[in-house]
Amino acid sequence: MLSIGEFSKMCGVSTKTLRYYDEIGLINPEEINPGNGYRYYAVRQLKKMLFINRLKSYHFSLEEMRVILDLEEDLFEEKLRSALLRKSMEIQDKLKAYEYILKQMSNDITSLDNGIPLMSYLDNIDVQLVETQPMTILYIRQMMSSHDYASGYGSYFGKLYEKIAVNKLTMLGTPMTIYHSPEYYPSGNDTEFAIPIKELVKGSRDLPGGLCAKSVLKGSYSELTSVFAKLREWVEQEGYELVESPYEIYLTDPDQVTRTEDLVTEVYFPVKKK
Amino acid sequence: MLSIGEFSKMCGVSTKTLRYYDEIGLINPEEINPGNGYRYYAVRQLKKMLFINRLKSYHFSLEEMRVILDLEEDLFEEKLRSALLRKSMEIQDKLKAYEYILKQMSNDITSLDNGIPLMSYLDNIDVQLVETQPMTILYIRQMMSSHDYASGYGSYFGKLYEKIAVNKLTMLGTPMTIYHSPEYYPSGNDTEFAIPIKELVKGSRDLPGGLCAKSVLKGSYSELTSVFAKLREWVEQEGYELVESPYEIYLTDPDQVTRTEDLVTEVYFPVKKK
DNA sequence: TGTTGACTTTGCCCTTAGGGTAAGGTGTTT
DNA sequence: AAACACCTTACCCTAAGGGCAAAGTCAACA
Repeated sequence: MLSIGEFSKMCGVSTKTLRYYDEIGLINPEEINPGNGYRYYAVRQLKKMLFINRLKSYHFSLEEMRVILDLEEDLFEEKLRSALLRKSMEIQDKLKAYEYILKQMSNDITSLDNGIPLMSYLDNIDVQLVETQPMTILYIRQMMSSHDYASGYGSYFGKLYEKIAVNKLTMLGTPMTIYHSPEYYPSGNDTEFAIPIKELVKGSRDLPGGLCAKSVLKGSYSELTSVFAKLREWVEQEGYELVESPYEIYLTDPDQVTRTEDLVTEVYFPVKKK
Repeated sequence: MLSIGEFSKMCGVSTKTLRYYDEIGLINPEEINPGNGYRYYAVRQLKKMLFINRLKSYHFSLEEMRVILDLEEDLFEEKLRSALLRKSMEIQDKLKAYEYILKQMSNDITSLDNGIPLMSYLDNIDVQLVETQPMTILYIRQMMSSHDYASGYGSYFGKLYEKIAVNKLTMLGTPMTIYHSPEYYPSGNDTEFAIPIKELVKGSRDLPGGLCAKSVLKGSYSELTSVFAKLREWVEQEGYELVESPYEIYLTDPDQVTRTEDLVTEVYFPVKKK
């Protein structure tokens, strides 16, 4: 039997961590002296601890590890394999996100080198007042939590396209998103995915036209919040007020466009004079 | 003037977050009604808030942002540039780390597919009892926190090589590391970097020889902790005890080896029979 | 047997960047 | 004046432990 200090030295994990793992039930000492509470580990347990270290190096959370370690013998290999696959896909996503922000940062740095202040693009967003025509839209309305927007968009528009194809409907425009949440809630926002169509069918509704403040964004979606902010600022400063939910229209399909600079998105704020 | 809710809508940041940013002094409302404590933001502040959002998307911590935002006007561009560069290097490091663990995981998955249990390599680490010869080593002894091992190794061995070159000393072996900390402390471990030399000069000392338990690791350094664990297990089970600090000898230079499988490292535990 | 020093125990507070909820005060609208 | 939307502070929560303190325990040495 090994004291906690000896076991700690063996596996390169601090005693504090071992006590914590005991507390959350990730790995418990084989024996605890009932008199003084001293923890004693078996040499056998080394393998499990090293396995935990390996999973930790793969960025598994302690909770995920506990699930894996609690598995039945016969399912173990299979479940472990799928857990590894899932985690490696998570890592790949993070890797892509890192690559993306590296690109953005390098853009910013070259901008700075050319003497262009970082946020100067804000001053180049211009706002026009336009009159929009009413249209009929096929829609899906859903609470969306901000972190799964990317995956959500694809599947919801997919469903709409499917409906159009199955029911032989006539598309009259590109996909759009309508934001119904008045404020920004991290837990979820009331979001409507829509495609303009000709027919008025079940699952479609009228989108009224009218006066709108409009901006066009050319480039990455990451600047959309800035465009929204600019529009709200403009509405405020020009003495208008918002009368309907704002919406954006994706003139380009992100899957068809290779360079983010080629993306074109229109943002509309239905307004009236105060 | 905008109420906190209006400002929140404008910039897409929750009111909770705005209050928190006020509390830590990242961005304060332009005016606070002294009667009721209501926060009021100026439209002007939108730009700053969007700048904060951008830096947040680059994974700057709030503390780092505060430093950047507190900069003097004339240093701003320059410091911002260097902050962006530094952060992008951090991200690149993380990206490399992710690539590395993806490779490791894919190895593990193919192992599993071939019916090899994940931790089975542990059973293939074998331990021999050997007698080592005393030697003279040129050393640097330092407290190392575990996270900067990678960068530390290079610079410390670099200093040793420099000393050898400047003083025209004779190398008698490859670099080695001696671990003096009896336990594993996350805050720092007493580590000695050394290279065997012929001459006994200032900055060198004798390393006594004697009985050692020895293992050879072929492959990635990430399995070193497992080798250490195995050796401690062996020492325990065979009835020996550690009489000096364990050390490892890098037979290969990681900068010269392209495939991690080609790395060869010896680990020694000076022992005596209990 | 006594003492010292090394080891172990529990308990409490700290970290990031806010989220959730509650209780109570305020502003605007009907 | 009442209803309802909005604002305030305050308290507790997150993941994975680190740091520190007080107190109990063990093994070695005199």
